[in-house]
Amino acid sequence: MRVVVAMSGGVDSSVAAALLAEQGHDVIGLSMQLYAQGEASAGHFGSCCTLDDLNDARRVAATVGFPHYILNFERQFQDTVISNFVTEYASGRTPLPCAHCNSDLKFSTLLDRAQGFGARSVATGHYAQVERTGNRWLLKRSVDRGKDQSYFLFSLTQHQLESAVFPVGSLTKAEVRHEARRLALQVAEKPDSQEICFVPDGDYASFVATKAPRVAQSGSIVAESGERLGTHAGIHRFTIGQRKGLGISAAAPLYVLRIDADSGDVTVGPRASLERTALTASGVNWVAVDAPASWLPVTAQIRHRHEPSAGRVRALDGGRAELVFDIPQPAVTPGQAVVFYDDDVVVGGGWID
RNA sequence: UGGGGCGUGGCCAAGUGGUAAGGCGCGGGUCUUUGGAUCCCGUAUUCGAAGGUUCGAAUCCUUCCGCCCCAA
Repeated sequence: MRVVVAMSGGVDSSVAAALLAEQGHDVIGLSMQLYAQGEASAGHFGSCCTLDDLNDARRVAATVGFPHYILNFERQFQDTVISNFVTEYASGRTPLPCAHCNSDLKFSTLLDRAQGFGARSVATGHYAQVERTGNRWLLKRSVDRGKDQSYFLFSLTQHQLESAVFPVGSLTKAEVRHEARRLALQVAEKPDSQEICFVPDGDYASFVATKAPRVAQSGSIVAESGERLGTHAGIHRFTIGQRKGLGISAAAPLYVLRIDADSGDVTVGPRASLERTALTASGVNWVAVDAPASWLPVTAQIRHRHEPSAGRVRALDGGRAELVFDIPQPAVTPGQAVVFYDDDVVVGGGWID
């Protein structure tokens, strides 16, 4: 089988590619160049897809012995991921770029390109598993629970799941490192990536301010009572549940409860005020089931690394869904994904309103 | 220029003779393929200023500076 492997230059996708090649597949490594690689800025970008990363991917391909190509995806990345990232912050919401990148680039645009290479599948280094059951493709958590990335893949369609291959999903991170050493990959000891790949220095606030100067307007920090407590330098600097960076000293720590893009007000209050029992989501993708008209018991995860909590969900009109938790959860954040699980299986998910 | 109260790190605030609690904020780290959260560490040689008493003072005395309240 000819398969395209999306290579970031990290250990996971490198091992994914190498394992597939070792299994006898006709591997083609593809790396997406996502933004201009200026000489001066190269070293300042995050740990994904920098010039060094592209070179790492190329070296791995050379070592294992399969072709590797770099595709220029600047335009698509700008139009989908970055555009959404900026728009969300400008709206007082908190974007989840990795999820958009998966559905809007890796398993859509990249999949289309893959077909041009004669491949019907796209493999990545994601920690997740795809399984065929009956007439459905299921998305499941990875064997290594601590590294699981199914949360970021909830929006993959049946067609995309059919084409997706996750070679490291059945391995633990330790095993992946081990495989990397066994296969003598240059990236075996490369640190795990983290933070937003396209934001220099992790300073996403400056990034947003540059792309959308309007959001960088100052506004008020107010208490639940309406009392004005201070000033902030732009709503894009905040997310629900945020504690640091408020610059306000009070008897007890304060957390961001609400962000109003129209007034520019950021409402803060005690931790207890962060709890919510219900939420609605839009752009819902049902993976393991048809849209449930009546309440379906699930566990729901409202952010990466959030311990899924029990509740029930039902579909609403217009691709929306309503979820009710058994126990109130802190910091339900618009713009983040809510993913419904049945044990290890992704039932579906959507974008929190 | 009569009476009363108060001045401790960016904010709040313990401590009234024995050698500066704590909270918030802030900084750093941990965790993490988003943003957050959590957790850990750090953050006043000094208590409005200057003298004095004492073995020893933020704590007692004196003077000065500043702020608040009531009288007006």
